[in-house]
Amino acid sequence: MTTDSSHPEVLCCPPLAGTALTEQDAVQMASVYAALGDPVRLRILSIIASQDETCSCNLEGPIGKSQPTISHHTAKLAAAGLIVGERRGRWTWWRAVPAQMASLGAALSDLQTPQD
Amino acid sequence: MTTDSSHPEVLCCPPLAGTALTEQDAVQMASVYAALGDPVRLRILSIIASQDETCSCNLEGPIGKSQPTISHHTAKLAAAGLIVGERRGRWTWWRAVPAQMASLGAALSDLQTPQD
DNA sequence: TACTTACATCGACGTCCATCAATCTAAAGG
DNA sequence: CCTTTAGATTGATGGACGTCGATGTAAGTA
Repeated sequence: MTTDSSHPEVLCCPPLAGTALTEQDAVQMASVYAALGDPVRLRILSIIASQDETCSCNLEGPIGKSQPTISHHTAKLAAAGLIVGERRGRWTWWRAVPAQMASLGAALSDLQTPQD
Repeated sequence: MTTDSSHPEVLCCPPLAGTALTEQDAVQMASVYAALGDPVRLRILSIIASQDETCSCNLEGPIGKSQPTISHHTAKLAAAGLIVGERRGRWTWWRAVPAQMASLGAALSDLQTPQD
């Protein structure tokens, strides 16, 4: 706050729109986006989403990572709600969750909507 | 399908659909999603996207982080193509890039489309 | 029972990242 | 000129993350 010689503060610092993201909401959303922020997980998700069901043994080959690494990434994708796993016999079958992906896209659309 | 003990390999390991994400594409996409994988950046983006223009001095207050941290995050968002900055006098004005956000939503929609 | 298989978990290592204090750069005012 | 201000850059630090070998666990098989 200097003197209002030419009101620079008015240009620089208007009151913010109060409906910005809550810190809690931001943490929640960021955790899901962070799950997509890894190339290996994106490729895993693309494989799973392109089929009805995929078992982990289908992933190690194309991805080219060790079994613990694949297990680590599928667990992260599942924690983010992007895939769900079902243990059937010796194999774990993964399915994509389209609703969660659609939710992410909708969130981005909401972000870009001005709220004058 | 727990009774197919005769040919488990057929159930477990069908040939993968060849159109999974390229590693290069995955790296590219992941870098953008990683930019959204931080709560501070999400809140910054929500503030910027909710206004026509926002200068950095509008961010430090609501976000509650130091000036170098804000600068660090805006640079990351800009590198991801989510915002663009224009230096005008002493202030840097940031604008959101709706096309990039829409592109991210579209990519997620493409992922969830089966390709039987 | 013992063996194999698919997957999860643990432990460790190396790297990346978020954060801030200090500093630098450039622009506006006097 | 000098001072102030907005913002970028640097360097350091603490924590989170990806990766893999080794091990554990549970289900199928002989």
